[in-house]
Amino acid sequence: MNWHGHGRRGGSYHHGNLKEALIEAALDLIARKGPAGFTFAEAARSAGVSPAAPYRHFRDREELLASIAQQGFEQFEAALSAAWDDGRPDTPAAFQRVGKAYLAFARDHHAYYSAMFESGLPLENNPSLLVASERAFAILRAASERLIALAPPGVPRPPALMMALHIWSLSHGIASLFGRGDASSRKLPMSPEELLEAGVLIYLKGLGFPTERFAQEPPAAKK
Amino acid sequence: MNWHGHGRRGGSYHHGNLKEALIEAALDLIARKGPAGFTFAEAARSAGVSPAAPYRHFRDREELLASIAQQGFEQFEAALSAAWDDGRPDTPAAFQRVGKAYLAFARDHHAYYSAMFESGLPLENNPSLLVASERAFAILRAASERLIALAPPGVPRPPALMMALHIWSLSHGIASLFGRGDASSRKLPMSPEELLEAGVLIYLKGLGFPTERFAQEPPAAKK
DNA sequence: TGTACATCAGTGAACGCGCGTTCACTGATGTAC
DNA sequence: TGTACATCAGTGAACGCGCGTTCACTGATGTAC
Repeated sequence: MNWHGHGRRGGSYHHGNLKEALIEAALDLIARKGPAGFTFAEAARSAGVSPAAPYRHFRDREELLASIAQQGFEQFEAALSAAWDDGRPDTPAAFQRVGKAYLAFARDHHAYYSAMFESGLPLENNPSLLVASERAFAILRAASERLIALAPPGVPRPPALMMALHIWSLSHGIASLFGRGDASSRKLPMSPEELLEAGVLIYLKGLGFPTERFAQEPPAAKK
Repeated sequence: MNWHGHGRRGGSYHHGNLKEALIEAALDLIARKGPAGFTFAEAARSAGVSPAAPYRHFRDREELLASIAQQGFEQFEAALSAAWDDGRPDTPAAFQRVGKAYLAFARDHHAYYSAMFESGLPLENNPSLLVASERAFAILRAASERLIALAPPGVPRPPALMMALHIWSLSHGIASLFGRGDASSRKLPMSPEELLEAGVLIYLKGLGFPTERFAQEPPAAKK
């Protein structure tokens, strides 16, 4: 494996790492102007390269956008997976951590997030994108399954898929409406994390889970 | 009040109803290409008018977009309000109807919906847009308040604002992820309406509401 | 180790295009008298 | 009812711009012998 250059131009004719540099430049543009506001030409410019150069690495603008979304889903999966940590130290705590990780990703990597969810890329034409997206969702689903397995006996168990879809929708809704850094975000009388956590607790209670086990703090006094 | 023309060109020099015609043309473009994909020039063209004409009615492209979002919020409020129908025939039924109306609006008027929520218009610079948006949200909030008033005694009552935010987020999340007609929408093993209704039922149960009162059908046999 | 050559990732100039916006203008409409 | 005039909503030509994309090219790198 040969990286040619070293990530910097250094005056050489070959960039060496242009593909990654273009992705980073595009992410920066998306963060500032949204997925529709980034241009191939400007990405090339800020990577310090001629406008024709990107075509060595991406068929066209849309392919670059799809690459970013794909990479985003992979990192998203990794982030959720790390937060889930296979249910350690206990399932409820890990579950709440996943919710927090969801919002954290949407906020801290919101260029990725909007390439993933707001770029209008047709999933039908991007099977590998769909797969990456489903892999990330699979974490939510696995976590839901483990949680459901804890359900007190006698309570009818909801389908894990449905539960995962509810959690996903609530998280995505909160992230979209309140969880961006930018000016189109709405004001809230609490943090998005608090809103999500409260919502999930109420939802879980509705499913018949005992409330106490799911609070963040150990048994502590309930207020 | 004088409408000059009659909504059609009819060979006359003055269009007569250009402002509305431009909004309709823009809605059509947004529906097909997203809020970032519509252009002032093309809207003018499809209204059958020269590219300079729109400037008689809108300062610039963004003002047209903001007008659409504003109109969208007003229609959204009207739709939610009609669905709510001041809680008739009973609060729980009306509440579920509001959820359905939310999804119906997002699907049937998704050009409006994306101008409202996905155009990236900064709410800070558009106070009247913010007001219109809050008016629509106020319906959700009023409905939540009425529902909470029904809470069985002894159960701690959640803040109506928080409840309304949860319902809004869940609805918006479902609408964004699964509720558009287009190709960027994800597949679901159930309808968005069913997903939302089930989620809301579980949530309400979590708040301590007795489940039966909230089913769509009258007392009927529970399956 | 040296040389010839193939491959590859860049250049830079050029293209046609559609955009947003401006300008002086003009035709149609409304109004004062 | 008629006429003069102000107002208004459109025209159409023009501008500068940045975009996506193409092309023949060239410099650097890797490799066969």
